[in-house]
Amino acid sequence: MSITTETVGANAERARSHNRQMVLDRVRQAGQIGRAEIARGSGLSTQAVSNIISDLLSDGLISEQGRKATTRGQPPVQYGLNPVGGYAVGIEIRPDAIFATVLDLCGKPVASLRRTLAVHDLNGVTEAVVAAKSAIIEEADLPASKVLGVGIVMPGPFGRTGLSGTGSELSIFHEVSPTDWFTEALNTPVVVENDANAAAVAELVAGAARGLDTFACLYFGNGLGLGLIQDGRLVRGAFGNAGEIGHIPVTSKGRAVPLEAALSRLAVQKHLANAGFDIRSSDGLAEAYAARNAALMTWLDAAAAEPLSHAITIIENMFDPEAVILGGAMPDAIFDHLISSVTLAERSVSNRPGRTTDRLLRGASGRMTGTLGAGALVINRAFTPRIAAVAR
Amino acid sequence: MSITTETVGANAERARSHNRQMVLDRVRQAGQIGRAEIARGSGLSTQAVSNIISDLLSDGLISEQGRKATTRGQPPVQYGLNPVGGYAVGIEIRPDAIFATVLDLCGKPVASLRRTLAVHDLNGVTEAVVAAKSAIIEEADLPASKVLGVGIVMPGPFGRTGLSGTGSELSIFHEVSPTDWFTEALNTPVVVENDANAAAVAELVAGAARGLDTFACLYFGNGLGLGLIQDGRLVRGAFGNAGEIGHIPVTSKGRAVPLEAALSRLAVQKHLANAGFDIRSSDGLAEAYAARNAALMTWLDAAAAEPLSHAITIIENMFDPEAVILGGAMPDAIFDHLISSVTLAERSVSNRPGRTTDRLLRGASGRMTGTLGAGALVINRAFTPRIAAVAR
DNA sequence: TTGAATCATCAAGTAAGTTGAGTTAATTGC
DNA sequence: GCAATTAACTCAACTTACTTGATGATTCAA
Repeated sequence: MSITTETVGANAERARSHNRQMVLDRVRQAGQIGRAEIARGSGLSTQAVSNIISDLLSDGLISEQGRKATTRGQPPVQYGLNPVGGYAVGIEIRPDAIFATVLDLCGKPVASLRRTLAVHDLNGVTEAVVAAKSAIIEEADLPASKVLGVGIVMPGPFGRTGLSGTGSELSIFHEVSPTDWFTEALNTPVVVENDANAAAVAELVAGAARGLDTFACLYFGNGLGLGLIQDGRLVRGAFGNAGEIGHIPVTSKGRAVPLEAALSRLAVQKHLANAGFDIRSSDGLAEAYAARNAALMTWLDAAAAEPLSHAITIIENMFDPEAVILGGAMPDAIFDHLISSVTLAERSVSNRPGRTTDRLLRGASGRMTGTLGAGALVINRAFTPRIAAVAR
Repeated sequence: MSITTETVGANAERARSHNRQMVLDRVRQAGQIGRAEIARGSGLSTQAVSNIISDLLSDGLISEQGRKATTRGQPPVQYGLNPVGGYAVGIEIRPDAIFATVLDLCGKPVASLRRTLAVHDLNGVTEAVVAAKSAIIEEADLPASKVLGVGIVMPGPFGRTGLSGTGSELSIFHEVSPTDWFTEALNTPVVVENDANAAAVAELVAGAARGLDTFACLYFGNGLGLGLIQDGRLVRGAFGNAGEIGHIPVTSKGRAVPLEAALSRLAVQKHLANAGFDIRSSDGLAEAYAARNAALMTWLDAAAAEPLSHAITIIENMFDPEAVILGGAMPDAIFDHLISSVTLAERSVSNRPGRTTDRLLRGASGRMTGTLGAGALVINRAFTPRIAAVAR
């Protein structure tokens, strides 16, 4: 059961839907933009753009935002996203709990909740997700018409793989497609991804990757994941499991271990535990870092820096991204420390003279990163043309 | 100068062009197919498909191929590609020579030539390419109207990178976009890629990857490259340099070296030279293998197997492909030996129970692989809808 | 103040897909 | 063997959504 996307024919209806999303995406990317500029960029006539803009206006997805001063000619009316025009529900399924959030059209969270997850079979999880969706929609007081869809984040990899059993993936979905299952159960458009992919999309929608369109997001969950975005779209692989970088073997202290055994939240916890510190929360790590906890500093500089450098070299040479973003369950200060201390390989396609952006960036961090990413998946889909043009 | 593809608006004309290429692609993938079936698969009406098929027929790109026996109802007229309906020119630029080939619509070579390359500046290379194009078109006796375009393969990486100077990339194109440059010079649609990407596309068009749509092609050129295809499209990265796997450091005999220092055509040549054998051609390697040359066998089993296994683990976990294909400048027998002797990692997302295809396949090999790939780029483009739908 | 430049709208025109009725050609069942 | 059934195919009218060209609006520059 590969997840291949199939090319579909274009007709008037689909063309309109495509154009609508393309226009919306250009509005988002530009912040503010006028109709003529969209027309020039998209190859549509100004008339066509005008019609679409008027549609989007009456749907409340964009708003008029004054006129732009130009050198000459009539100043163009500017349009921008209307954050309250639509909302996305994001739900993250973790072993112990369900987190839910609502994002507005600009990706800003407007509500969130947490529910412990007691029953772990298919029905139990499904009921918990359905309940979380209802609860968060009620809490945020959203009319059903403004809900764009539900994004769900769950641990990967999806399906039975050689990694099964090593992580915390939800084996209840080995036999059913989680997307189909939840689309049915929630009776709403649903997007399902693993945490790293969601985090990458979150960075794209409202994070460090705004303005980029090809980048990688190295995600610190329990293990280590990688979300890959090329031309604004997820590179998911044949079965949705691309980016399982944590399982690539690296040499650490002379022996080959999976990358995530050397570089991950669990790895640092284990290192700290060996030194007698029981630190499990992000806040705890932040405190330890602020106090320059010796064990933590050793881990950062002696244990983590080299595998991180190795990981980045792999990512850069395999993907040629505009940037690599670090995100997930680590405190900002630790990401910043890693970023400033890591040695980026000279021999890398990303080592371009005259770069204008850093090779390594810090993205969103904290325990809610995955949940926010779940919502971002929906937001992103609302801006992604179903019929996507390939230039040249 | 990133190579971002920009989403473009859909209008009637572009919709038609998209649908035409989609229909053509479905005909190619199916081998033989009827109109109703295309309509069902594409979401278009049978009438629309009928109109497009009649266009394609009158352009000579497809031909009627009888009717298919079915259970009931009128048996559908079957259509298949007409190999002589269009031709692609492929040109490979190497340090010492220019190779050119002509492929028919099915990807079968119908002509080829080799010219030594004496002058290596921008003008010299350009003139040689222009001359090679004219010569091969004349040799194959093609009417201009049947030439779909020119594919050009040249050593990567493109642009100035941290790998510059380490390989044989064409620094004359550091400042100009080779695609724009050759489009102008040849006055034809041009596609430019590195050898590994071209090889991957060649496998897709007429090789081991027919029927796959997400796979990786590990390419043995002088160094080691990787071509990545997701959903039938190249994953090129932000600057066209994705897949520079040869520069990823691996440990070989206890020290960290770039992967291609351990695993490549040059690596085996060097190993053989150290043992006193001066073998430089693919044929020479094939003979040495047939003779079970001890140095070669040692290289294969002691030196090459482990880095290859490592490379495949990286590829599988980073990309989650349907398969990894080995191709390029090695004899078939050596690829087969490597495939049968390499240990594929247990801990890999590609280690799926119930797989129906092998994880590792042999693709096209030999010295012309790159040149054929150049032509395949053009063929592939002729079948790739410019407006590509994303399912769901 | 006039002209150039640009944005914007209107109304007519057009390309291309859809729809629905009717035709053709095969198999199945009586 | 013949009618019923099924599916592919065609024709012509219809619909959608984009394009085109004329006209007007707004601003800056000479």
